[in-house]
Amino acid sequence: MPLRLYNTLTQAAEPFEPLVAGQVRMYVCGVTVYDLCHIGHARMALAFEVVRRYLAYSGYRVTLVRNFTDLDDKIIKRAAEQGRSWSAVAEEFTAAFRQDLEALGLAPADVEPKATEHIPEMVALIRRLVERGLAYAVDGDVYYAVRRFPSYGKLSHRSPDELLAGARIEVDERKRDPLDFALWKASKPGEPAWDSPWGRGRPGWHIECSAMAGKYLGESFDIHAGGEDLIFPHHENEIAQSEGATGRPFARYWLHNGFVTVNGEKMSKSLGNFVTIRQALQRSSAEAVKLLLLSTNYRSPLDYTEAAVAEKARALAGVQEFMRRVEILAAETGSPATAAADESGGAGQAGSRRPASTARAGDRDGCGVVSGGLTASIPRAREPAPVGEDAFRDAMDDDFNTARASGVLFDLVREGNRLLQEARQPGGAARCLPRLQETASALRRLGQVLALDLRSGLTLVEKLNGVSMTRPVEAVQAELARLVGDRPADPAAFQSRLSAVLAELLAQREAARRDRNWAAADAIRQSLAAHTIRLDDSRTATHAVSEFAAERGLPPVAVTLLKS
RNA sequence: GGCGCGGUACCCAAGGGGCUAAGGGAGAGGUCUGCAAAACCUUUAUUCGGCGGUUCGAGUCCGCCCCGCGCCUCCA
Repeated sequence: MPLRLYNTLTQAAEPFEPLVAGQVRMYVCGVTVYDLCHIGHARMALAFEVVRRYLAYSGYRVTLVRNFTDLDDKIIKRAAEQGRSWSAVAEEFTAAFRQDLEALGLAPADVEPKATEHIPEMVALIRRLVERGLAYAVDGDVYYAVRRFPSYGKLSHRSPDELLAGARIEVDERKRDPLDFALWKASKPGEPAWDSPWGRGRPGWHIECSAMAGKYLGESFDIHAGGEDLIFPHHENEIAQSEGATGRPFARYWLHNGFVTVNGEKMSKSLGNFVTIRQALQRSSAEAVKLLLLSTNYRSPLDYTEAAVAEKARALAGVQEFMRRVEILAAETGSPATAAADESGGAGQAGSRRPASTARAGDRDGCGVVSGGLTASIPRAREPAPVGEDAFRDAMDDDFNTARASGVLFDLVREGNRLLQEARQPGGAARCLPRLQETASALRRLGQVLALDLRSGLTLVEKLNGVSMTRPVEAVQAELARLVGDRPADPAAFQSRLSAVLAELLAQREAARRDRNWAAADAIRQSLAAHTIRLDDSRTATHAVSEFAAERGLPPVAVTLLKS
């Protein structure tokens, strides 16, 4: 089944056909950098990152451009309030957005152009619109003559007359039509200003995306995306500008994500329900936040609550537990740790790959178009599809149905857990391990397509066959408390010391259990549980698995004691 | 007023004319276990906001109604 995606332009799901075979060019409207970004921005970034990743998985070479609006009334206003320069404000929140994306484990776009670095391109585009009779200058301002562009309204599916009917537009005598919008604005004193044929001024909001999309992706490209609030006027105006200037179709598919509400209400500062990405990540893991954002169709509204994220965290814990068990089983049976080695890395590493900038804009192909760099690190679809993967593709081919796709992942986990039970039978481990590792590998791979890091979180599985006990259990417990008391300066040293301590405790407990001294054994279990280290007895071994909360900054540790 | 979206179990949510209505969370019972945890099995919607209609057949299409929401103004 071919990929179908819902196109706002046609209001229908359409088969996806790129303009150039094998290559996808997409532009996402990014953020205006006047404040910290909230989970609505995170949803936007994630939704289209998943689009990018699924297209790459499907074999396309994808180029993603996502701009920063670093020139805007809100930035100027914020700067004035804080007594800072507007550029300082823009730089601060540009950096903050990049940090937030990295914390979420989302990769930078291939090109992340800034409005302020493309003023000449915007001026050239406005000049072209004036020459073609689609724009007119008045007192140092330039306006787009909406009525001169016949298909104005085709994206938002409203005619200019309809738009006018219910509109609350302030009357500006200098505009020929109330719907005309500014391409260039004469700057007031103290505002940023650039020279132009119409005097010193600054660009209107919409022109930057037309200019930058055209520069990096060409006059016509495949996908243009953004939040649903951008449909009108921003994207409508982009179409008028770009198609008016070039006479050629602008973007082919228009994708728009739905809003995030908080406790059922749209986020707003006045309501005090504005949740920044930082706040969300303080309370929950990035993977749980992302799983919640992916649990409904990207076009539908999504309610963000602490309880909902917590539910996703519990769901995710089951997946991670399965991954751990496969790794532990591999360690028990002495199999090579293929599970950890079969991929270069999870989604979580993508974010730290490298910063994007317009200066280092990647390769250019023959037609002056920047081509994608991330694409190479995303796993490709395999033919024929491994078990379970065809269902994943069916879901994703259906307008990126991430809710159904994540259901496929949970189905894989359940099947894997059944196999794990079978593996407990005598001789079962060796028989089941290859299939288990395949399942774990599929989960990691498909998780990456959804920008989810489904690795087990285990960095160390220690395997013991016997440990000498040289000190009393109280001394070992005291060292354990010391170790986990603080955020460690050296995580690797912490892990090796902690695993040694755990090994001692496991050995002491195993000795107690052999003596049927259940009280002593349970006391050790409880002392570990107090530090969120869980013990897990199986027929052949005992496992200690750390479950440190993310905010404590302790690296995960797992120790396996084999019964001899 | 105009344009558009949604109402599916206790909660979230997929499914958009015909195989037993995905999946997650929560609850209940069971298996396994010295204890425990996890996991697995069973179970929780003869029914998809209400009423009509089309059809051999309707959560699924049409009409009306009720409820909730978004956009039309800066907003992801």
